[in-house]
Amino acid sequence: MNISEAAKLSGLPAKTIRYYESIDLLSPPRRAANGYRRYVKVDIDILCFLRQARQFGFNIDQCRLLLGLYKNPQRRSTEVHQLVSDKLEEVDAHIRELGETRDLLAKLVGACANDEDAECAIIDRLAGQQEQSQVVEESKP
Amino acid sequence: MNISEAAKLSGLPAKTIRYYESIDLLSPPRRAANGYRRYVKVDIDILCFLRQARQFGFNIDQCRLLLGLYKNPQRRSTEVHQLVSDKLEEVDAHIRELGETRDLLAKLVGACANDEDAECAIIDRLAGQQEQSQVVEESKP
DNA sequence: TCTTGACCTTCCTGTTGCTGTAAGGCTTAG
DNA sequence: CTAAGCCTTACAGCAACAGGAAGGTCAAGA
Repeated sequence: MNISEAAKLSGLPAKTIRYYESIDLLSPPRRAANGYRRYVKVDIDILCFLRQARQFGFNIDQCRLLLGLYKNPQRRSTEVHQLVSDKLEEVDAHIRELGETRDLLAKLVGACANDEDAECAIIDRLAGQQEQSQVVEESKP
Repeated sequence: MNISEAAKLSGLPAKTIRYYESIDLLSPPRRAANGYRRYVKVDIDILCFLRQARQFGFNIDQCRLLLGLYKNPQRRSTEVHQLVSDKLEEVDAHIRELGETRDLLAKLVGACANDEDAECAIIDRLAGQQEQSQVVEESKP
């Protein structure tokens, strides 16, 4: 099948498939006489695997590792487990961080009068808080 | 003061300050006779404002808007409120999405035997689930 | 047979928000 | 005089693609 069908079946855009090939995430497929890429079922499996891994938040290098394990019948499931639990922690950390940001934003929203007046607690809050302001005077050169 | 002091006081890297100037987020400061950028206290306030806004997750274009409001004494606090509550929703959506990903990852981690065996539920899960697999046979060209 | 439209190819650019590096000029202390 | 520590510009690169140009190919219909 041609790339557009591989794209349809895998759920990845054709552009992305070519991109993955260009960065050696995918091995180059055979080409038909006219130069078109030809994919077979096992290629589709790999493409699906990558789509899923990406959806789970793995970056390209992590996908490389996962794909290596996927293809390796000598793998140990503990290696896979390690990669995935690392990612889980990573995502958890990200969520906590975003949670803090959200709480701060909520405070800002709550503090703002939300009216026609120019006075605004949000602006004040963003404007304040210099790092450790010892104001430095400047002599003209 | 020179850029490195502005950087220290604002908490932004000098590189970033130059970058903000290059994309017209900051208006170009005066230059000393030797060509060096010279910053004064009001510039530092703006730099701090930007650092804070970025930390809150506003992107550059949103910072542009916020900075416009910051500088505009005719602003209405409701405009600021709108921007910030939009961002709050955005962050909330992002958190929800990550939460789903985390739950799925946790399921994977839980399902994996985590041992020396090659059999691995994670790999199986990532490999499965083709989009809507009607397997298409291919005739040789 | 010709043409039209849907494919396919490669190559280049742009995105976001910076960071790194190179090549060079200024300033100040020893 | 030199070495360091500033400063300047300009260009490259990161992630993970997406968009588009310019051109080749293929199948169907008039």
